[in-house]
Amino acid sequence: MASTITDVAKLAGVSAQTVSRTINTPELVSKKTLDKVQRAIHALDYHPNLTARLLVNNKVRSIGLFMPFSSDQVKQSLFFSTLSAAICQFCSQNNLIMQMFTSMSREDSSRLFVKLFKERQVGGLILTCPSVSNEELIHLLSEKIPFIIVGRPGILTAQIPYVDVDNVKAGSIAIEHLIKFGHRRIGFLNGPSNMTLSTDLREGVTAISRTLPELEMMESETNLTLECGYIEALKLLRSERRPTAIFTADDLLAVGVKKAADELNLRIPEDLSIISGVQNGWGLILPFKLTHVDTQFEKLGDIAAQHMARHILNEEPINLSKLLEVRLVEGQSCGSVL
Amino acid sequence: MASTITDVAKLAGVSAQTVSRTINTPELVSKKTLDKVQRAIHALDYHPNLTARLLVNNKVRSIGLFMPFSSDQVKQSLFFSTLSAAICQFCSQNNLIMQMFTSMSREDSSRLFVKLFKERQVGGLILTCPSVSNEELIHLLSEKIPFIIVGRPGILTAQIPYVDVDNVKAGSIAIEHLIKFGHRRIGFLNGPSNMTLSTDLREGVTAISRTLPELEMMESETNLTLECGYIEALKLLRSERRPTAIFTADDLLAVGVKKAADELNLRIPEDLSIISGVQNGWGLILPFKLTHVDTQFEKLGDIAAQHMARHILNEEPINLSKLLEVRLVEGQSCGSVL
DNA sequence: CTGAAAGCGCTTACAG
DNA sequence: CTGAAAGCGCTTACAG
Repeated sequence: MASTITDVAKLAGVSAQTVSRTINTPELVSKKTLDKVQRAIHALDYHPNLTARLLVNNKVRSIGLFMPFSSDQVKQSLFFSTLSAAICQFCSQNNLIMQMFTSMSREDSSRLFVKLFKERQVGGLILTCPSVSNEELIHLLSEKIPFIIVGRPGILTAQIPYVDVDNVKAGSIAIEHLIKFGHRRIGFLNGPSNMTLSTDLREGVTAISRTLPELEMMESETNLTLECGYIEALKLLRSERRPTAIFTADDLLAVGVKKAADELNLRIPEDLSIISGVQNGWGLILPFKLTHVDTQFEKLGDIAAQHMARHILNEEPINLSKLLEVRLVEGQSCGSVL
Repeated sequence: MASTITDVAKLAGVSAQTVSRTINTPELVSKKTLDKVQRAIHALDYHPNLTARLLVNNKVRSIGLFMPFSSDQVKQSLFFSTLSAAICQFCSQNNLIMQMFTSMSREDSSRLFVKLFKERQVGGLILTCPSVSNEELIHLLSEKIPFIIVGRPGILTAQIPYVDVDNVKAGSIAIEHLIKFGHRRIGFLNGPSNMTLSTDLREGVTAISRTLPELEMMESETNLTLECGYIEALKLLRSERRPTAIFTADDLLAVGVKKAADELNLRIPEDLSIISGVQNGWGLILPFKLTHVDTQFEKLGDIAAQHMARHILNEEPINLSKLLEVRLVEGQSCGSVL
């Protein structure tokens, strides 16, 4: 059996609360007693029971991260591992506990979240969009569960705490960049229609294309997998009105485009320019530097964790900047139209 | 304030332990009381405080996973995200809590592990090799901390619980496959020398090469990154005695080899055969199916989690099969020597 | 600076 | 089938 505070107290010849003070507020204990108690702690290899401390303090020190492992996209994406790594590092640095959850089925996971919070297993949750449905979000709001979403939710963006990359801006600057190179027929491999990522990118693209009537955008929906990017790119590149440039929602899709271009013997950037939205990590694999929008998405985890941490520790919340700035990073995958 | 068991008891007009029974052993409660209590639970939106339950039951339901996020290799590798996904899924399915940790500095993390266990924050730990040093392992053993390592540790393999892929076998069957195709000069991009992965692969390779004196193996050490694979492959392929095939420790290295081959205008498999050890996920990106050794490494997380779960739940441990079987998966990246 | 008392929210025997 | 009592390991006021 592990030794308890009482064991230490007996051995040191003091009361339990003196032992407690030695650990929590040593400045209130005399040097002599401190020494005695510490000796006893050492001798018994005493470690205070965290569960008991949490109970009496009525505190929770855990942040829950919900991961949608059921979808294939997650397995291929480095986005989620980057996110969890950032949250884990933040928690380890700030003496918080990071718990990871996933759902077995496609059922209502908001019930799980409510349970986790109300049973005091977690003090708050970090969720990802769009793995939580709008109904679930409303449920969480009505139950007053503390949470933050990584990725813009589909509804109530004013009332729901979230952080996201500025995808609208990302869409705009990507297309602007291509236009500058003279491209007027541009393919657009977007994400799935149920993601706000896709809506936002399209909004950014449209904002620019509206100003340039001769611009021809050819948008395809993908599920953000390599395979799908490859197939949709092939379709675009084989069409009669072959685009001279393709804008992809992320770099995994860009790799798919490259694969299709190779197959059709199209050189990059001479025959085809490629520009990517989020750089998730796969782009590194390409034999050229991929021109892309730096979204600093690796900061999302840190911001989300910090937000939840303030909540859990009862510190006053700081202004949550909902959108991260983006900027263009020029690589070698874009060129002028010949 | 959240309602407690006493609140429910009062409202239902019963004692607290009847409420407790309603939740934990409803078969011992009369239908009538059951109904009354459940109504009160519902009315008060009562959720039993997990911390209090754990304290009185003297139980821990958490498995800790230690991730070496400090190293670059982790960020590029899909191995760790696959591992954490598997463990997370197992825990969610078995009503266990998965906690993720990382270390800030390169200091002694075994102290952290001892603390986590003795303060009863976790019931056991899943570690990865080689992120835990031999000294730390010995420390953990001497402190009797329950743990399991994913990956073969460098020492005391008989006494330390671990699961790993059968890398010796993987090395052997990869080389055998190349020999069958007539290759006699083979490059070998191994992992870093401090990993048992590398030792094991080499052992498997050597076991075969010993039987065939004319075989010329050219081994290079890499840090398992794309960049390093590319550079080492370039060296090999530019050398006077250019190998006709390259065996890489994992598929990220294989992608590096492909990049180098492209640069030198070497066709695969006509001019160069490639075979990869572990298929981590990056291989998917190649324009051909990569011949590789299927190590089923995605099972490692599940096995490790199951092992720790049995320990935590005080079930008798089942025989831990330390090595997973491997088998060759033929792709399109290997061919006969011309 | 230190200790006796009370309590955090729950469950486990023990009676009845 | 149900309740009174005791206790899990700790900390927080309250005295002294």
